Amino acid sequence: MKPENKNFFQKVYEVARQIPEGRVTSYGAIAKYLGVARSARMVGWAMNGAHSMPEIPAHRVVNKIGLLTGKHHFDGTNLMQQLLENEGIKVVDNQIVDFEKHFWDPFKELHDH
DNA sequence: ATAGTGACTGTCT
DNA sequence: GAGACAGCCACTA
Repeated sequence: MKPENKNFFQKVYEVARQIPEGRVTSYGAIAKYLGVARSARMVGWAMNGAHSMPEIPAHRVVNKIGLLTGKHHFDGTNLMQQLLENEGIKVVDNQIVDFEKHFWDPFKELHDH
């Protein structure tokens, strides 16, 4: 494991941790923010490791169209949806309703500089 | 070392 | 507008 990969993980966690309650973002958005726009899959892979970290709301990270593609990685089949609904996000058929409305853009929010 | 797989996305048909 | 294809890169067998 290269040190850079570890740094990559750290960055992903750092961004994911800052997602406000009731907001969601996409793997691609995080990937782009980290400068690896074409490696959105790596973000999802990093999320897999985030399972050990309670501070990381992995359920707030979905694919670009607001589809809960990673719900199978949670304990329960509908745990991810439950968590989102608990934060006021409506989910129908594994898809977030009004996704754009709840979307949290790292560039817009963190864009500091 | 090769090949298959996947928490994705953009482009082409 | 939906489906197919291709990059992407780390992991596993």
